[in-house]
Amino acid sequence: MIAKIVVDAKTSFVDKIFSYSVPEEFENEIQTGQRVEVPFGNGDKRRVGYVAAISAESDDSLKQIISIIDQQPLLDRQSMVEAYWIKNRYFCTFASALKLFLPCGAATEVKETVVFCPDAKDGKLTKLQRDILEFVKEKGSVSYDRIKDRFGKSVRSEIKTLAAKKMVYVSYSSEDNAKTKFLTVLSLADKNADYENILRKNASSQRRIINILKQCEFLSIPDLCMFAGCTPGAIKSLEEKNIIVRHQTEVTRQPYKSQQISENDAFSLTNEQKSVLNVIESAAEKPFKPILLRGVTGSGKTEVYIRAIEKTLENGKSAIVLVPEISLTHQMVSRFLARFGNRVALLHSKLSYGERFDEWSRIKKGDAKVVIGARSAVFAPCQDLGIIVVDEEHEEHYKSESGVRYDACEVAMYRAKNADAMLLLSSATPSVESYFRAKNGDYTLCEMNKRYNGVDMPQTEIVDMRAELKSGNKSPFSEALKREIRDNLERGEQTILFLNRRGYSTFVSCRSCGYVEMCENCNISMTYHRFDNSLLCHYCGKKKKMMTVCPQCGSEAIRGFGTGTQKIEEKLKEEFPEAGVIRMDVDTTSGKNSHQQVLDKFENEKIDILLGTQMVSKGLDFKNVTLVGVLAADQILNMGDYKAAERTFNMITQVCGRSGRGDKRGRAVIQTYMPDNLTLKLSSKHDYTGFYDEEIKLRRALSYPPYCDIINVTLSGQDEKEVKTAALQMYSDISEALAGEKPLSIYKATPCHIDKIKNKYRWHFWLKCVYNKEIHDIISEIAEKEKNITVTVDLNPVSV
DNA sequence: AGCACGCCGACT
DNA sequence: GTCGGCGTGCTC
Repeated sequence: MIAKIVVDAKTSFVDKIFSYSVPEEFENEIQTGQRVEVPFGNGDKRRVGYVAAISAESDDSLKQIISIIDQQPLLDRQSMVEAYWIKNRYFCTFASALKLFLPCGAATEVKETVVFCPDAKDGKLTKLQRDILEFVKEKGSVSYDRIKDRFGKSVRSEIKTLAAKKMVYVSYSSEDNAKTKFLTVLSLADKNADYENILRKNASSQRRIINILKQCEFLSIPDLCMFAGCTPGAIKSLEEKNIIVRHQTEVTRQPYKSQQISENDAFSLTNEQKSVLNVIESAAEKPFKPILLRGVTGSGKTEVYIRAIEKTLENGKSAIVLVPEISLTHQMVSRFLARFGNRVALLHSKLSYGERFDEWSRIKKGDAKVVIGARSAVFAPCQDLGIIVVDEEHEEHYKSESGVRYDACEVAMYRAKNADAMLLLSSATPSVESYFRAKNGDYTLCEMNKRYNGVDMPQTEIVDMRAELKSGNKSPFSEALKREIRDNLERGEQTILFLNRRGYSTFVSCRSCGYVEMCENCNISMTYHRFDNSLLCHYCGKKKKMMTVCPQCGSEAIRGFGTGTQKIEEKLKEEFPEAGVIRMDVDTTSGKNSHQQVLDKFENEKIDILLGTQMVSKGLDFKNVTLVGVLAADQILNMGDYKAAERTFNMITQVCGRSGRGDKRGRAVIQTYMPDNLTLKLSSKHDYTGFYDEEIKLRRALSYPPYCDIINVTLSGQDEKEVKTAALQMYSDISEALAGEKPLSIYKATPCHIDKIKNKYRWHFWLKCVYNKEIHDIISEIAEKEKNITVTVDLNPVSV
């Protein structure tokens, strides 16, 4: 018996299917989709492989499978087919595509441990072998990787010799990650105690830790280090002083269980909702065709999903609901839980391995039939898939920007088609690509233009900040916005202010010579952190003290530039000392539920103003919010890639959609330095189709998606010259190989915008073409030739 | 990528 | 005569 095996080796050089002979004792057990242990390469290193096919022939010259890891296959036939499609679309290896379908924590490599044998006889050994033996003896047992690190090179043959002489033996394990049910978190021993006098004057890290814990209550060690900008050492010394204590919290399986809301089942549907549901129902009978639902914010899309899924469940099928980011979608998740209870499985990044594995098994077994999750939930092991819903379809979060660079919408499409399930793409502002396809008849288009409560979209005003500056208003708030905020304060209505940045200020520059402090490793501007007057690189974590004079010209006029939420919060308090302000950004919402806590506080305590970054723009539904302010619309507008206009339009629409969700009509104020910008004007009128018509013209004229695909090729490596040469070479090789393609534009290789990350130099080039398998093969073949250099290819990246 | 093999100079 | 440095080529 022969098994065809996909071997999990990290490189594309070995991304082939290999044949292994199946030992007799496994012949009854072996199935496709199982993980197995196989010897691979010259050194017979043990690796995890995936059984792709089995045949009856035999061939004694083949190596044999060592063991079978799973009794029950983790991968089914469909997943394997889908993984193969992913491999061919997103420039990754078959094994890494397969791994997307495995439960988190499933072992994908074989751990090798070298164990010392005490009663071995002496034998003739080289010096290196004696050193290794001594090292192993000292530890008792050591992992192979540890020995390799210690001796700095491959020691496989040495270990083999030692093993042959019975001085050590090697044990292998492919156990899955332990299902950790516990997470270590830290908290203050006494929240109200005054620590000022206990701590030394110079213990600034410790002070920061205490301040953060006073706000957040519980944090894990890595989180705490990140927020306090300190090392675990500072935490340890606080622990020794018994100021902070460790807890083992059991991580709950259903993180949102306690927050069920009562849901009235007899919700009456609007006519629009009914007609959309009719379309969905009739689509189930017809051949596969995705449905694009464009529904203005507040038109009741969630209810449509719920009804459609109820139908799906009635037919014995399962459903996947993709949301951009689960922590931002709490209100929707609650409604699903209220309606479907424990038939819901939630997959999100804050679950531990164990929890995620539990959820994965519930789905696989069919106990959970409704899966809600972010991007990676598209790989959920649903049996008998009936529908995939992609909420906020235009969201860039659906595109993975690391690892396998897949687009969850595209995967959802392929999966749904494969399973003959329905695909419902939904958004208030569909991506230009999707709307184009809907207009072309590739998708069925449904629209919901009325808000559920019958209240109009907010009245929107664009304010020219240049004029404000001219008339002497230097504050970040225009007179118009101040007036509206004041009105709201008087009426006891709430306000959301939106700012597209976080932190105190983004970068440090010299007002006199323009010098900007950059990270030496990563070549991006360093971020100023106020609490310890330091500079931090957000890419590599490098930290240094804030300087007092400009290193270039010696001027003292060097300081933080840009306006972050913290700074705005201060100004806001100056301007409206009587108003309650709550801030929500990455810095204040780290814990599992802290995000929700901020929002609960805002809602329940009727805090006057919520100030925040992107995360305030999505999914929030507060009846008492009647004013939304966009402080600086330009920041997104000026991002400088072909999606900037679309992004701006979406963002403004979304933020404005937070206003007036109760029975009162909302208002929105958009501040900008470019008041004549067409995108801003159209977004203030909530004119999606107007925007689409303009945008699609540009896309066509400039050959951008949906008319073309964009492929970005990035090369990185230690040696700057080598990377440069390789990039230019690859650029010309690919230009030559694709010369016949039409349409084709290819742009010469340049250093990346961030040209150095973690001391690796980066170059890139990109091309526009209509992507197909042939182009994939040409590019990956050329990319495979590179040595010493990492090549990543990204199809339709989020930012160019 | 890892690893082994093989060729060459250095050292006991 | 062996040890170990790095270039080359293969992985069922």
